[in-house]
Amino acid sequence: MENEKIDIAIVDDHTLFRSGLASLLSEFKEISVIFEAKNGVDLQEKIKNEANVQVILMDINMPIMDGYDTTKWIKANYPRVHILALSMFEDEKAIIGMLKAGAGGYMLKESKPSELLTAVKTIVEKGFYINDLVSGRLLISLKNENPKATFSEKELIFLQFCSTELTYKEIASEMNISPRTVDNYRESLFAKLNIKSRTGLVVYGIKHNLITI
Amino acid sequence: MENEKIDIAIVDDHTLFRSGLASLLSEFKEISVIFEAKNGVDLQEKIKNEANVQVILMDINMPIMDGYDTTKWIKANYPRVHILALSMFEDEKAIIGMLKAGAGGYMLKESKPSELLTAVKTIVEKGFYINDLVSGRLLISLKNENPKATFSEKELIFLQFCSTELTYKEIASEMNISPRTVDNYRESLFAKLNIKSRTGLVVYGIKHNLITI
DNA sequence: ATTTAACAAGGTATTTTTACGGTAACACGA
DNA sequence: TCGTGTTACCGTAAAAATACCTTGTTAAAT
Repeated sequence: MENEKIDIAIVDDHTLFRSGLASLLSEFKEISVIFEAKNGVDLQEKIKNEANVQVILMDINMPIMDGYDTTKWIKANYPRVHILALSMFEDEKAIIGMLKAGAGGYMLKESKPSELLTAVKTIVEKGFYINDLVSGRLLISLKNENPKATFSEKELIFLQFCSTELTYKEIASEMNISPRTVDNYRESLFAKLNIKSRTGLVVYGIKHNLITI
Repeated sequence: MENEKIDIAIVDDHTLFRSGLASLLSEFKEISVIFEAKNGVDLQEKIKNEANVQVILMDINMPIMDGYDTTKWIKANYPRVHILALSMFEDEKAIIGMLKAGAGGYMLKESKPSELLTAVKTIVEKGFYINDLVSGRLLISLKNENPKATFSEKELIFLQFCSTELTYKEIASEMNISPRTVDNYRESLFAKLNIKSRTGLVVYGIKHNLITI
């Protein structure tokens, strides 16, 4: 009954990786790579004609439309398509984020090809593929559930400004609010994160990908 | 005369990328992938038995031993082997760094397979492959050649402390010098980098890998 | 209907950071 | 020997950052 090949698609902005992976996977008799896309928007176009795709291997960091948004869109429009996230990093935020967005599994790009094959087959059979990476992080994330580390839109904008050389007064004028309000954002972040200086805020922001430098 | 295949090796820590690329390249009749390595140390081992390798496709960011050090080592021990850097990012520092280390070319992972083939063939023929990416950055780098951006040992240590929540007074006591001396380091860095705040210093340090967070 | 959270703002005081002035010892190469 | 760079230190004053107090509006949640 399991005679037919699994139809998969690859979404990744790096052509060499995408084509390489396609070439690699085509060596497995169980798998057929039916199309590739270089980002979410590209995928939205191509999936129209290939709606029978079963599994999409999805990169997370892509220009134009990233893995999170693309996964959400796929799950909203083609709910029966399985998504397997493929990432370079063992990043807790990324893992949780992709699973929340609707991915059925998360794998590192440093995995062995045979493990990828296993993952693809498992995700088709069961709808998900939970490896040690995912299960471990899920537990950690549940344990460390920190309700305090949630930031408002304004706080995140302010945090971004913190990494510049603007003084708080200048940030206030950039944000079109009073310096005192900026002070509130700062104090609120300090309290939430148990941080005591702008420097600490910046380092925290960079570490947790809240600030892009 | 050019009948023989070009023997190449791939060094990258991501197995899926490495194997995928090998699979892809093996489709080209002009190329033969003779071995793969997952980092510099791994390469040092494997090249012993494969000294006839002509081109090494080298990733930059790898654990254990990165692309820069590996390239330098190769050039010191196997000077006739050509190195083609393969990177995810169009990063000026990375481009210049790899070329300085001895690489003959620099390509993005989002390049097309055919361009990679051209690069490999060119690098074997001429010893280098200069695409728009590299040529443009080389000029920029020459223009921006900034002799002031050189730091003393103490300044670098101080810079590292800047990314903590310690005040300058506390940093001084950590470094066993007077607060006024710490002030000199700060002022000297500000002047050299045209920066006006501790925040700017920290962001600069992180951006240029002078600070590890 | 009341609480809660985000947003906005004012006042006051202290600490830290930053700017700018100067001096001196020491090593190193020209 | 002369300069140059590095390290090291002192003082003063202004600007910025931080701490702690307060009030109010709005919208969502309960």
